[in-house]
This record gives sequence, structure tokens and C-alpha cells, in this order.
Amino acid sequence: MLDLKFIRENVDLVKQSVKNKNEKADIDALINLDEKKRKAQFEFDNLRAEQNRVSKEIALLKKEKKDASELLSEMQSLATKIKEISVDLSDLSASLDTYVLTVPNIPHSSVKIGKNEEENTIIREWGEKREFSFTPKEHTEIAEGLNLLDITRGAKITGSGFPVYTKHGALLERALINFMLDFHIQKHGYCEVMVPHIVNRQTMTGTGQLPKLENDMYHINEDDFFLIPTAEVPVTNLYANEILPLDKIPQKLVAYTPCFRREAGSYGKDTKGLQRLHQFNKVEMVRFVHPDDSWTILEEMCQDAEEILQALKLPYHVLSLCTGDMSFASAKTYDLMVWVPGAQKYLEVSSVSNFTDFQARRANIRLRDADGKVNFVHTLNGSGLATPRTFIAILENYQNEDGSITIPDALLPYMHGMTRI
RNA sequence: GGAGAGGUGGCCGAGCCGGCUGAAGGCGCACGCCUGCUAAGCGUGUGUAGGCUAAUCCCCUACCGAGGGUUCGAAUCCCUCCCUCUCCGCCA
Repeated sequence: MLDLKFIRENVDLVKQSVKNKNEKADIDALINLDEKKRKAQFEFDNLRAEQNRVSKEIALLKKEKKDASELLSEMQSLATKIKEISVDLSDLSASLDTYVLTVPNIPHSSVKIGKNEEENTIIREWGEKREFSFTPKEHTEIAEGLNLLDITRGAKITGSGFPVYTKHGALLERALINFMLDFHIQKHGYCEVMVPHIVNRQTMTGTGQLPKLENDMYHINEDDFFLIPTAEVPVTNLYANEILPLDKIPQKLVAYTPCFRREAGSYGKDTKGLQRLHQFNKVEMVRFVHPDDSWTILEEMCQDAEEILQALKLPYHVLSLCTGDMSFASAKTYDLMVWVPGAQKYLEVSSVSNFTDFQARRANIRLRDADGKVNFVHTLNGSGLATPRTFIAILENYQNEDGSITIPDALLPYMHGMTRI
């Protein structure tokens, strides 16, 4: 969330960014509420000060065995008044909180203002698209020929969007996960964490998924728990409500988790095969950094993600998202789009974002700076990468005319000696 | 799931038959002094948030797991919930 004081002092900027992000936060109502709340707070503080002062007098009188009944009866009405105001005050702060949580992060000045994904900018391209001597097939056809997936039985045991990976498909999926984890740990110096796949409401609010995306989450009623839509949620919240010493910053974490998304409202869009799933695997990088460094680190993290595609020799381009296509909490986002020759298009396999202090303020993650002052950290995260579409890209880019696929060199150590499937 | 104990400041740890306790004492840390050599001693300081303010000084308010209640007044009493530990049960 944004700092209330910042919102108060930059009303126009905040309103503009709400608009640019296609959000609906009512800033005027928020400001109005904020004024009321502060007024109530002021009144409350003063009355409490009075109450505290007189209470001390009463204590003294009692100590000296003097009569305090006059003061006591006076204080009764004050106590009643304080109670009334404190009810108002907590109502006001509760609704103010809900308002503040609906205000999106301010996009960085380098982000293009635009309505939707059509206005994103390609900022670089990598790799050569392979020339095929035959017509490349789509991944669904390749997977079927090689028995890598069992979409039908996945749908039977759970529902559509819950794929089953079979035999070499399962091995390839696991190889991808392990390859990515090892790569980030060994080449980029990340520290692996294994985290719960189910989190509570506070955690889901900390990273900004709630309240906006509640309908997109799988929810467990009895405990008010949520299945994580990304490892970003549990990993970023690891340090919620903590003040980190400077020597713990920067922090580079990487985690593999499955991700669960209801994808409400996106039915029928890109649903073929593994393109859009309710459960999928992802390796996620999360970083906690000093506010001065986050823009440099964003570039670095994007490279970290790109290097996975480079190691797999998969052609891709990098998009800088426009304001309208960025997520609620992000200040700037790069998407990595991998080329898939069968379907003849680019698929998003990674999203790398700088959240500045937006998530840190929500989750209350702070650092003690060199001067001893306490500040919010900056958080960033990036997929490195989501496996299903990487899986698709491997099938389609590495396919042979006979329907087999060649294993990319980078994955060979993880494939039990196989060079082809 | 059953029984018991407990959750206090960076850490340890008092307070818990309500009233100068935002919180003793110790450790740690910072600065200073002294001394001089990889130490000890002495002094001072050392939470977060909001308000006030030119101000990181004062001053006011809130916070002793979370949320309610009783009271003029609660870390201290009552209720609900959460978590940790020990024992038992169950189980990978």
C-alpha cells in the first residue's frame, strides 16, 4: 500500500496512477475519511491525556487515604465519552484501511502509459527462430505422440486445468524445476527456501493479492486459508512484521512451488494444453533490497530469468509492460515471452517486477539503515520460470520430424542419460 | 484430538492479590571517559507507530501474542481466538 501521508500530499499523482492502472480506488473518499479519522484521533488523544492525568491524581489521593469520590464521578462521564469516540475511531480506521488497500502502486516514471497489453513495448529480443524443414507441430500433438501428458485423466480426477504428467513428461517437468533451481543457486547466488503452499489471509493481503483477487484464489473455508497463486506470497511474507538488520540485506531467495489459480473470468482464452492451468509449477525468485538499489536489481533479476531461456536456447523477447497491463502492486514489470513455433506465437513464461515499498508497507517489512533509522525495504520478484509454457517451448522448438524431441543440453544432467524422447 | 505450562523491549528475564512500569535487573549494542594493548572498569544512551514541531530535543497518545470486556485507571482481573513448549493419543 501507499503511505497515507504520501497520498495526502500527492492527491493528483495518485489519482492519475489509479486511472493509468485501470483501477477504481476512490481517492476523494479516502482523503475525506482520513481527515475525519485524524480529527477523531486528535480528540481521543486529548481526552486520554486528561484521563491519564486525573487517574494519577486519584492514585495519589488513595495513597494518602484521602477522598477521591468527587474526581471519580467526574471521570465516569469522561470514560463514557472516550468509549464513544474510540468506537468511532476504530470504525473510521477500519474503513480507511480498506480504502488504502484498494490504492495501487504508482508506476515508475519510465513506464509507458497505456490501456492494455497491446501497448506493451518490446525492449529486446534474443535468439534465432529455428527454420523448420517440416511443419512444426503444436505441443499438444507432440505430447500426445510421446505420451508425456494425460490431460483427460487430470480432468477426471480433478477438473480441466489440472494436468497429469506421465513418464518422460513427468521426468522432463521435474528436470526443468531442478535445472532452474540449481541454476539460480549456483550461478546467481540465490538461497533456496521450501515454503508452505497454503497461507493465511494476512499473508495473502501482505503481497497485495487480497482484497482485489479473492475470486481468483482457492480458499479453504474451515481455516480461512488460501492455496498460493505463486511462491511470491509465502516467500515475500517470510519477513512480515520484522525489522531486518542491514547485514541481512540484500536477501536473494528462490523457491519452487506449485501455483494454484482459479483463473476466474478467463475461460476459453489460450486454454489449449498447458497454456493456462489451474495448477502449475513455477520457480520464483524473490529479493529484499535496500530502497536505493531496487531499480538496478530489477534489471539484474530480469537477466537472471533471461539466462534460463538462454541456457535452454529458446528464442524470446522482453516486454516492458505499460501501466494498464501491470499488476496492482507493481511499479514496473518486465515480461519474458518465449517463442513457440508450433503455435507461431510468444508465450509469457516470466514476469519480473519491482514493487518498491508497496508490499513492504503492507506486510510491514522494514530494515534498520546505517544511520539507525527504520525504513521499508523494497521487494522484487520474478518467475524463473513458470514450467508449463517452458515445457511447451521445449517441445515445439526441439521437435524432430519423426515426432520425437531432442533434450536441450542444459537438461541432460537431469534426464537419466536420455538425449531424446 | 485429550491434559498441562506459557506467550513481556534486539535477546534473557522480573512484574501478574490493578495506580509515577514503556516497563526492574542482566546481556548485547552505540557514544564518551579512563587505561593501554588483542581485556577489565566507569558514565551516558539504546523500541515502534501516530500527533505536535523548523527539529532525529521536549511534550501528548497508542502498543507487554490478537481481539473484546470490567474499572476513574489493566502488562496485571474476566471472556474469545491464535501460537509455542511438555506429556498422552493418532499417524507419514
